[in-house]
Amino acid sequence: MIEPTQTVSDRPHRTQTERRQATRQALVEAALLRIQAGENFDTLSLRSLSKAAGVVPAAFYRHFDSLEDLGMALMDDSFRALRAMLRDARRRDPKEAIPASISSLTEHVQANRPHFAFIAQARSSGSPRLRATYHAEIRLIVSELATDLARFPHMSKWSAADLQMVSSLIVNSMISTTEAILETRENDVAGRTAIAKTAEHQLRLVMIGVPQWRSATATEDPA
Amino acid sequence: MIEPTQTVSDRPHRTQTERRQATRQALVEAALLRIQAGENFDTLSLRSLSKAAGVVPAAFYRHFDSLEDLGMALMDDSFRALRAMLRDARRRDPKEAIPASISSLTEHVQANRPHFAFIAQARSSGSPRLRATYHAEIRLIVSELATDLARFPHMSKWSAADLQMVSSLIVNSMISTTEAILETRENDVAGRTAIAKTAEHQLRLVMIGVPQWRSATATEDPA
DNA sequence: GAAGATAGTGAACACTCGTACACACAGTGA
DNA sequence: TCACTGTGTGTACGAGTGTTCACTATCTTC
Repeated sequence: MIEPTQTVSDRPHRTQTERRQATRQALVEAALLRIQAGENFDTLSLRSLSKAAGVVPAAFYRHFDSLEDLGMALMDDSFRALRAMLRDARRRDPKEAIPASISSLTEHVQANRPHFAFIAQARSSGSPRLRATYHAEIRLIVSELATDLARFPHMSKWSAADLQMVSSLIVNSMISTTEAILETRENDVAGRTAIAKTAEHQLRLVMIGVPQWRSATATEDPA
Repeated sequence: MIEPTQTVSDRPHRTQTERRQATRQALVEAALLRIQAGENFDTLSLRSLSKAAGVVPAAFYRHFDSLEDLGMALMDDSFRALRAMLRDARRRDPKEAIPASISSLTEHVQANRPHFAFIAQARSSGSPRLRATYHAEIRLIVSELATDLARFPHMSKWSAADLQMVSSLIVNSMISTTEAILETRENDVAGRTAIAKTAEHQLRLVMIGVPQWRSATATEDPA
């Protein structure tokens, strides 16, 4: 069932640009709402989104060339939210980097469920463009984390490849944690704290191995 | 464009059950082909699959109640392939468990690309039934790995929660590795060996931390 | 206040979609 | 051989799809 969202056009805005931004936002939010409800972005239709936004199908083209174009706009918004989370995580106490990062993650995911759900879907979207953007962004995040890690005492001398290796392990773990959080029901706080606890332990376990990494495997690559 | 696959009905089979199985298989394989080509299962249509299988749309219902029903059948096939991989990995030399598991993974994924791609899609499918099945199967695999790990010397005394924690970390890493392999082009052997190498290092790193796990964190939980 | 730009309208187009039903026709078992 | 069963056919229906185009109404600029 499509909920009869209140229209945008019937409450007139003063300026034209305000009006424009309002319907554009209504289209974007209609998409996010459906995604949060469990629908896949690939199955959304231009018509149904327009109807939910209180606008006629043809009006869609005043704002986006196609559904994929709207998807790209959604990607921008969603990765902006993700980057805000990363900035927040970095700002916190580096002595408690692990629990700080985890709680930053859970808070931001919880506060931006539909955006993170959209990102999760983009990973294996039917649109090559969305998929490519997703992977490019993730790769960037992995690299940024790698340079962060290089500042840690035990890893300052690590090779770029090893840094990337640890970094991607951590990012993958965080992505899985994110998806686990998204699967919890809105009111299941206990479930989310359990997930956070597990994620914290996983990060700890990984970091325990770090100090002995190359010494333990030095035999394999004499370079 | 939909490729004009050769029909099934025009080359008559002797027995009726043979004929039945042939078209059923043609429907399933049409779906796998589209998935391998990068399409999302959620966007497949009953009509296009029927056409690709060389059969009229109504005939679809002789084999499946709905597209979701076909999806469930695909899940069976795909997780059968996944379990075969796990059995294969377990059969190999436990002294070299890590490289053995990784090469088993890469081989099986490469040999069953569409099935693994379908599983990857199921993770955030629009169909709640497919999603639920996916997560149930993965949870099962995590638990099985946990009991396997309990047989390792350092982990025999571990709590169930800790075993699950390590196990899910490993499984998540393997899932990410799988998806990375699926993104490589068919002829990019070098790319896949690089991915395998990284995955191997990640598993090693995790296992390095294992012997010191609880001793390193014993302060937090005095139970 | 007139002239111009533009967000949103409404109708029409040429599809594709899932589903239904009577029907044909080939293997099956007596 | 004959009636039975069941796979696949052909056609039709209603609904939903993306896209187009001339239009209206409103805000903007002079």
